[in-house]
Amino acid sequence: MSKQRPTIADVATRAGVSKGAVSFALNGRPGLAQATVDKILAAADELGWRPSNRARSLSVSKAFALGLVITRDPAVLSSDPFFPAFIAGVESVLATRGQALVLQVVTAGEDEEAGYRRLAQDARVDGVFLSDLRHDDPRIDLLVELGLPAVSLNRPDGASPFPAVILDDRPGTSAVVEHLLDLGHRRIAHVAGPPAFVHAMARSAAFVSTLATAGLEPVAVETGDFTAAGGIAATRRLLALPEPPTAIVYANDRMAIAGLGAAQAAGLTVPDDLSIAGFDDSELAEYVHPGLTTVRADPFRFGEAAAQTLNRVVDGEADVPDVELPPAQLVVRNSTAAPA
Amino acid sequence: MSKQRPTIADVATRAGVSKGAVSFALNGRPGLAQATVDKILAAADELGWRPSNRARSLSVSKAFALGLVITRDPAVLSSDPFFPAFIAGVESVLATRGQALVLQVVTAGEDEEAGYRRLAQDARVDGVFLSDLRHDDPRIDLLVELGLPAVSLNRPDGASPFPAVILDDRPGTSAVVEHLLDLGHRRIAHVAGPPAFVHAMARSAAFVSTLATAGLEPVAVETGDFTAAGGIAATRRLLALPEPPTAIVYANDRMAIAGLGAAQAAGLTVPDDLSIAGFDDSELAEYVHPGLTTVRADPFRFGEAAAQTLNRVVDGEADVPDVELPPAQLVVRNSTAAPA
DNA sequence: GTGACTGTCTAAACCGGTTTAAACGCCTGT
DNA sequence: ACAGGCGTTTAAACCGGTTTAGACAGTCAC
Repeated sequence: MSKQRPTIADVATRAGVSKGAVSFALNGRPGLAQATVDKILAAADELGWRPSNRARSLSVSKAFALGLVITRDPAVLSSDPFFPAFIAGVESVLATRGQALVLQVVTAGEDEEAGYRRLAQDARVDGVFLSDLRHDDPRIDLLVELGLPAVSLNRPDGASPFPAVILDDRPGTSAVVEHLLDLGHRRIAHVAGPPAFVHAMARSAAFVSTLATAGLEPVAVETGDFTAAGGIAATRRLLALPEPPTAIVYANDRMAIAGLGAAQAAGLTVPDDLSIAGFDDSELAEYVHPGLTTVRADPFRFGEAAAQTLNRVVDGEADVPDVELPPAQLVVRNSTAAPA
Repeated sequence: MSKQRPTIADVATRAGVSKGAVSFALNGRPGLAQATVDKILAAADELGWRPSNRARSLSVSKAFALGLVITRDPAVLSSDPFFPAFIAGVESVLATRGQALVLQVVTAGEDEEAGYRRLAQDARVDGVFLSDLRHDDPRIDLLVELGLPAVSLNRPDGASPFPAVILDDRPGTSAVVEHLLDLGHRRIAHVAGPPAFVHAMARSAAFVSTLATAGLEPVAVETGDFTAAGGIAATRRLLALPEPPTAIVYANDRMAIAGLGAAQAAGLTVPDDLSIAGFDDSELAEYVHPGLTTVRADPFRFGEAAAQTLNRVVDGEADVPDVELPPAQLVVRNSTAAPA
């Protein structure tokens, strides 16, 4: 059968040249007469030849793929609005370069190092995205040891040999707090993410400092875990305070929506009795009742920028600069109002 | 530097045998003396040798990877609880076999065929998961043409050369309807997913037939698109009916939660004025107020089963049988109650 | 006419495995 | 002594590209 896909040798014989010439022509390397190049490209076209990724991988020692290791509990990951859009952004870049995205989901609690080690040892990818950055993140040293190029999503707090793509959460968080202050709130609490995460800390630090600028202190800063269950628990603790807050700022929408449910279950009316704000502008934020005031980032562009930056590193470019994206922005809906 | 990873030749010289012998030993092929095998394995161990995926890929013409093409709008994908857990299940199988998962997100509206074509032409994967099956799904013929093995998630309605992994949605849907009937509802409506999808049709067919068994007809069957926005719109249409339903069954949680918001925004109390039920048991279902009555499937196990089944096909096994998973189950919470 | 140079192209090695055909050593039977 | 057969091992081809060293022809200067 003629079902076999053509190889470079087929193209070479058809064009009446050597394998090497075909390779040169296809990679646009100098040293071939223009007429020869045309002849080769025509032959390749007629045969419908596409170079084999596998053979290329072997000879040039590249995988033509990038890797994303997601270290989360599947249940938590389930409703995280960030990754799907981020991945879509990444793919929009990879598609143009014929690269693939290799996903590795490591269940939280398992050995996350193993995820990166596998990717590196199996030489599956040319570089990885470093997401959910933590303080003194051990993965940075690990990647250096493994010799795996990377790009970090947001800036690590320690030294890092990798460029960072930065989407500053702080202006958005500050805007939420200022919005609440403008409405007249003075008793404002925060439900933060796990402090081990750089972005969780950035958000809660921005929360505290914005309040401080107004001469206020938080009623309380509860630590959540970014899950709905954690959001509920933190909310209940806040509502049980002797002097409960009149507004709660959550570090993500999931906790905020769960908190909204908890407040309503406790008999409160939002926003009359309690104002609530989230972070992410997930799809449901707009459609729950009342609509959730939140902060919108652009994970798709984040993914695009991260992929572009990682590719520059993978391509061997030295000193790839950090990329700063437009900061997240406040979206006001009906879950916030003046306190009673 | 000794940083270079060892090759099969290094192992061979160290063990004092030929490359071929090492290959035989590692793949457990007969024809080698046990003593030699031990010697080779010891040498490989000392050198920390792991065979190169790339070289293996080239010589055996396999990718050692499976592919998942997701054809959705990123915004929609964002809050879909199915895929993350499904993927985690898939990975739990792949990890044990040293396989990788290649993800391809095709933005809805783009050419989804191209996604599969790329995966096949680049020979990135040995097989793919066929998700979000549609009626007379054109991808089945496409995959046959591309010669790409596959496993279908749920059973296609036409003929298919691929095994299917089946998680029957119908018992869960029927259970929801029966639950509402037991509560005394007689005016029940449905917000379905796009009828082009096999699973959307299965759910709405189960809805209608369960009602019919009780001698009832649906108040209305509105078509949503599985998004929150679609859920809102469909809900508003239902509530605007001259005789609105006392209960609404949604084809997924996202639409249900949005519908809950719409009902509340319209001044209704759930479940007193209107009962609402979803499908998926997404994380938030438990934590919105009131907690959402819904149907729980197990996407993680779905992923496991799909990966195992696909691997049997990829391994060349003939007539791989379909796998039937335990059906989805009703989860009763507070969004359903007897009608006023 | 010779040597140097330039532009074009090819042969062959190489990436790191797998696989096939053949060779080797050894025992057995006659 | 020799053929046959078996168990074990190896050399070499192969997968399909890339890359390097060198061959070859043509031009130019001297």
